[in-house]
Amino acid sequence: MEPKYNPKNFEEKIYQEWLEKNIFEAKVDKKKKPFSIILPPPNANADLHLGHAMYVYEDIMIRFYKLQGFEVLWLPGADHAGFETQFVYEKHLKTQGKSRFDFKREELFQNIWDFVMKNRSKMEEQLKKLGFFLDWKKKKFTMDQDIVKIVYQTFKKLYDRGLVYREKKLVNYCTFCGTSFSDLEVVYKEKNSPLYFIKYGPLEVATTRPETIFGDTAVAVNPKDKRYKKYINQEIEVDMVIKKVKLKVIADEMVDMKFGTGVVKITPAHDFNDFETGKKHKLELRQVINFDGKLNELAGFYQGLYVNEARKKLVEDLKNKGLLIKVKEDYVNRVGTCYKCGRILEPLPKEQWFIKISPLAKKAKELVLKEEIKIYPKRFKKILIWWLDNFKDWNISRQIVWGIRIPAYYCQSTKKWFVSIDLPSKCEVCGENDFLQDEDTFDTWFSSGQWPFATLMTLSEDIFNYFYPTTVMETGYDILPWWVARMIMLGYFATKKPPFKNVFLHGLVRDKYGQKMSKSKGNVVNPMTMIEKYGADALRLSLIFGVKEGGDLNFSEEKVIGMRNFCNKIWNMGRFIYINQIQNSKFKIQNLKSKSQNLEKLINQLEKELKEIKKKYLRLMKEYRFSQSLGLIYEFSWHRLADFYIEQLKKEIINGNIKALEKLSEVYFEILKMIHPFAPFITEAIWKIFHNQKSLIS
RNA sequence: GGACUCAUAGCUCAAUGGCAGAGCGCUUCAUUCACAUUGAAGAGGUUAGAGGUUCAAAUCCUCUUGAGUCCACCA
Repeated sequence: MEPKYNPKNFEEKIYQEWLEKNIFEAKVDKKKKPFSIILPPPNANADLHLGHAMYVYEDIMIRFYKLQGFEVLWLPGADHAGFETQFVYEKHLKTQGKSRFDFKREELFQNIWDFVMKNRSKMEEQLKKLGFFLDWKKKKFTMDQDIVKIVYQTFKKLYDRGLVYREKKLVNYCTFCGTSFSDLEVVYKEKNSPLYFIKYGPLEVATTRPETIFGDTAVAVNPKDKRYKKYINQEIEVDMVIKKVKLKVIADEMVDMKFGTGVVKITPAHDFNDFETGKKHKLELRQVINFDGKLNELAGFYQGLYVNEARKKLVEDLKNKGLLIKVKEDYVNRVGTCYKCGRILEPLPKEQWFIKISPLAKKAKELVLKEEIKIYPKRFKKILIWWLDNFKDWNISRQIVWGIRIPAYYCQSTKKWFVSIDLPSKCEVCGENDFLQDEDTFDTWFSSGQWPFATLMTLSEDIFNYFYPTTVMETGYDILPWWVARMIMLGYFATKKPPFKNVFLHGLVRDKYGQKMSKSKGNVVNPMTMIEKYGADALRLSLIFGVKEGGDLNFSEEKVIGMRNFCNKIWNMGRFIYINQIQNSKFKIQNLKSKSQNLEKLINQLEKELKEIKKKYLRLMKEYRFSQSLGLIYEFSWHRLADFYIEQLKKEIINGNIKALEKLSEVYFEILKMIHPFAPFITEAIWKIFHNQKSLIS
């Protein structure tokens, strides 16, 4: 044994051996209890970041339960990450002076497929570098044919049960990215939006979006507002610059008398509130902004202008015509923006597929309330329940190429939609076969929301029955509504069982000063660099040590160094034993009869302490308090075993006291087993040196 | 506007009602020693503030102050 532990001499070799010996492969073994985790599938479009390294919690659980004698399965996979990936790929295209419009659908899809396959294997290599106990033979991809088939089946089943509907509604649409989103994906930002007070026939309205005036189909006041009572149900004539238009004044409680002038122009096609009001009062939906972000023919000579240009020009024209009364320049409101490109989203009317959430959410809520799914740390339970109560119907249509194409077919003669797993042979109504498949693809979360059962179902019935519901779902708390909640809803719908029994949520990795890591700040730490410098074990330990479960963690290289030092301490305790074993056998000094009372006492004390530590360790591990558990072993192995006991026993051992050495080794090996889930490489490396190259974990 | 989290050593953070701790940094000493990626000793705290519950509070409750996160249709 060298004086210092050098991870580079061991890590890769050990992982290769684990692979060769097939220790990761999970089998159905009825004699054992199953313990299963499905790895949150990383996006197959980029390198791993420190957030992914947090899945070390899963490795800790898997290895711990493996050592406890469970049959463990940790199933790896990759997510095609529809819009995310297409966005990354388009950026890549841009560097080559190209865009998505330069390719046909099939061509673009194939190019992204190749791009993803390259990145996916890189990402998988990085998971291996972290030492993860993943059953690679079972790895899945969200676009594997068998997975897609299950996704289709779920969609069909939802449709057949009336939980999927197609409707023209307002959706949040990014005119730059060319797709709609679900409500969850909208990022609201405070923006300065000048509030324009405009002469509106005999009335006056206040609006931040004057350019939508061409889509106005009514004007609303509060029924209790005395100022405007006489106008209610009357028609007024409004000068819209391009022409004069007659509009009805409606009364609606939604109007806040105190805001602006107390008069609201109603644009059902371009505002979510107005859409609802329009539905209530049966108003016409008059779309004046197209999906390319430009105004259309209904805007007269403003046609062809982008929204911002049109607003500027219209305000100018209103001013010239004396229709602009005043402008509140410093007005601030919240505007929905695209979470990827940051541009302002347009609410636009579009026919899309929606999932009716409330029946699904109701069941999911029951499972959580009845603790059939337990949430750790428990404060997230409340948050999850809040979400389950507040979900809106889920728009799952995306106007992008990279994704699972929606299995819905449009009959050109009857103009009816059919949902079918395969291309229907003929239309049920007209008997013809003249179909067009929906161009849209599913929201990525629709497929990843089915991940726990879909992956296991494709393996075999035995495996599914044995490992499902999975034991734990471990992921970052930031995707609780996006992923965890939807997995519960879809998982229960499809299998009538919860997809997992426990949810364990970890926090976000920030930089040393608590700042969010981002490329623009230049504070991003690459986990692979840390592994290269200090070893995977040191990195893993630094993500767990001294961190509160579910709390955000400030990552610092200093901490990794501290953990590297801890690894070295473990190594050198082993080295001490190793050197003395050789010395003893060489000189055959067998001082078995040491009757030193002091020694007996010391050994008894050590045994007692170890027993207590083991008990605490087991309790903490089972309660998902991994950080506490690690802290316990750290404290014991360094400051008790190394600093105290080894120092006390040192003289005896060097003088050849076999009993003292044996006792020390015994305790040391127990410690190695306890640390193994946290630091698998070094513990395995040492174990093999002492146990004739046998593995600790297999 | 609603919800949640947080405030503890110089810095970053643990401590799940029972002697206030760790990592890094700082001071002094130690190197034929398993390890200087080390060891020993030490400095450093009114646990944000006020009140309450308790034999016992950093921890539970109430309020105040400050920081952060998520959510919400005010045109």
